[in-house]
Amino acid sequence: MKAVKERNFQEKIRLVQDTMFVIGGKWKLPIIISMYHGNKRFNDISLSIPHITNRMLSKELKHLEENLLIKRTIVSEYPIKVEYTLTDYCYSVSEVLIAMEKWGKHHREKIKKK
Amino acid sequence: MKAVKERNFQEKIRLVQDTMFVIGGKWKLPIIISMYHGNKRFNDISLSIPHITNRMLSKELKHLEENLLIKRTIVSEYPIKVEYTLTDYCYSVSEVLIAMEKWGKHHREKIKKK
DNA sequence: CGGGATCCACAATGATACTG
DNA sequence: CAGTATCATTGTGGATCCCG
Repeated sequence: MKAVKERNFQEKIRLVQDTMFVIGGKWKLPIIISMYHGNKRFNDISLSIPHITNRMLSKELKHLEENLLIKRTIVSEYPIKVEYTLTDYCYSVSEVLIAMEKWGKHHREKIKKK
Repeated sequence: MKAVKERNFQEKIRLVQDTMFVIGGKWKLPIIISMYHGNKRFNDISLSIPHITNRMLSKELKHLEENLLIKRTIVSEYPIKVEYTLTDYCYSVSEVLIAMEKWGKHHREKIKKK
């Protein structure tokens, strides 16, 4: 049953890589966290995430929208006002998010002891 | 997960970014998965992960070693034989790993329905 | 066998400026 | 306000060769 075992773990690799494609990278999870905590506007999100540039935020918002995690709504035209909101689907990543926060904290403790 | 507003979510962002620094990127988790499933040798790991190059594997193994997730052991000198093993500490990422696999599977179902 | 060194090409990101 | 445009810099991938 070695072949089956082998296939299974490459399947796992694919699943993790799929996940990384959607929520990986430097900015996607920070954006989701910021929005989760109430930010809906481009500039608010931008200011809430240290060091992010408009270019990256714009790109990542598009990516997240394409992957159904957020929704873009034009609220008014003059002046233009846009709202980004998390979709219900986005809340399904919370398990990953919490695991990563937890591990980040754990890791920081580990590093301190060094 | 219900929206709970907290003022200092920037701490959360930092934690997630710390985690991403250590286990983020295209190859680190696949390497850990491969090793978790028994691969210890450079070439075995290399062959088990589709599309990875020696250069990237070499780089990432170093990074993982510096971050205490794996251990490099020289088993024999002539011919040189090296074994990479997961540290106990590395097993602490399993929660993140499992969450990501699970979400990857979930996401694939979602995509199929589209 | 387990890599490192090098060179090249290209993709991703960053800084800054600017606009409907 | 919500982004684009442009250019500079960095990161990554591929190929090849090399060495202990």
